[in-house]
Amino acid sequence: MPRARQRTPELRDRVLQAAVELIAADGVAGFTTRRIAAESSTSTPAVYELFGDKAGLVRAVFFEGFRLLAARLDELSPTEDARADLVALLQAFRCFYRENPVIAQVMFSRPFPEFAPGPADDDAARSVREHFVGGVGRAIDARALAGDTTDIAHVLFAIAQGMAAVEVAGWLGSTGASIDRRWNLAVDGALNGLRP
Amino acid sequence: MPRARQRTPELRDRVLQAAVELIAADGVAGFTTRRIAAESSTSTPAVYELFGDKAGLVRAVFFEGFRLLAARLDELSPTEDARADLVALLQAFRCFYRENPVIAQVMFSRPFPEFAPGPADDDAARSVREHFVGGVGRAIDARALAGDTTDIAHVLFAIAQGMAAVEVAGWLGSTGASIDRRWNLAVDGALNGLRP
DNA sequence: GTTGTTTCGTAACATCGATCTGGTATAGCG
DNA sequence: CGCTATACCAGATCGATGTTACGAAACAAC
Repeated sequence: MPRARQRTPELRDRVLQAAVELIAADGVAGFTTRRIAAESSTSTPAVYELFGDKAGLVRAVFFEGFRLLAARLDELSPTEDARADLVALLQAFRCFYRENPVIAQVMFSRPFPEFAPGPADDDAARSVREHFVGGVGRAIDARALAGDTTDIAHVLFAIAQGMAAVEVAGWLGSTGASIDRRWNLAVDGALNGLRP
Repeated sequence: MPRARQRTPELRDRVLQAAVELIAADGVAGFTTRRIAAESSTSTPAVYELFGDKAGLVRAVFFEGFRLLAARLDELSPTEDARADLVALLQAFRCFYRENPVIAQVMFSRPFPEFAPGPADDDAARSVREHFVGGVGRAIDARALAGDTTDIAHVLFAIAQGMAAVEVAGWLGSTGASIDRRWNLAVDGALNGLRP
């Protein structure tokens, strides 16, 4: 009886893709529901029906960011050198942060006052967390690290996030060489300090 | 000839204090020029004349935050134990972040799309940077650390910022004991890993 | 008291998030 | 084939916010 639906999950995907591209290109400032609706060739009410409110749209970008990061980390495969695997994991994290600075900001900072991830959104980071816990666990098994797996994973993640945030903010140094040197220093220092 | 000025530096201070208190109490969401003007018993044009635009107001909070943090770090006085002094520095940084989470967010994240600190604002953090460089320099002199002073200072600051941000976000653990344990692990691990 | 200059606050404008409503397209039925 | 009923969508709309223009007000000089 009625006409065919347009506000389908397919439209949701298209809007989400447009939102991701728009925020990656124009930053947080130009991220308005109107522009996203126009970019998706739909209307604002459609965006609101699909995502609830703007916070829901930001939350969707937040989840999509973790999906992208997890896909990136999934490309890594463990080798015999558990410590080198951890270094590669942190490098991949850094690369993601540099290539998607605005999305990383949505994931780890809170650039929109209307959306702050709560405990209900913790599952978004599960895959990323598992990568860290898995890598640390293998390093402990290989006697490259010593201590509680979860504790060390939390610390390494926090260090990576802090280094990446400071780098993207432009506070880690002015030349690429100094920035790389400080990244290596942080990674080597942390891994050495957590050795048995 | 004209009537007495009201939009003086004193009013600027009062507005800034109201802005700091308002953002600390109500968070980023309720931070509007109208509310701040009302809270300061003045008008919105006064706020705009004193601060230019909302970004200028946020920038003023940004600078005030670094002033508060520097005052906090100034209370620390070096002892003979350079390594313990560094631990105390990181502890003080963490305390400031926990006691002023929203202001710290303004300083280190970018919760307002309209204001992102640029190279011209780097001086705001100068005093804080000097505390880190000074503490690291003394630790190197005392043979508690080895390496380039500036590099290590940058790394320790990034680690502290990352740990504090993750803690305030609620991602460092659910119990106070686990959070403290991971902070100690990060600090001890980093300092041990950067030893001679 | 009048004039002139400077200052101040009200009120308006543009934009954004969010919603209401009139118009529309489609399927079923006479 | 035409009509109707119904679910749906896009433009108009509302409150709020950042920002600014403009008229009112205050004070000194004459």
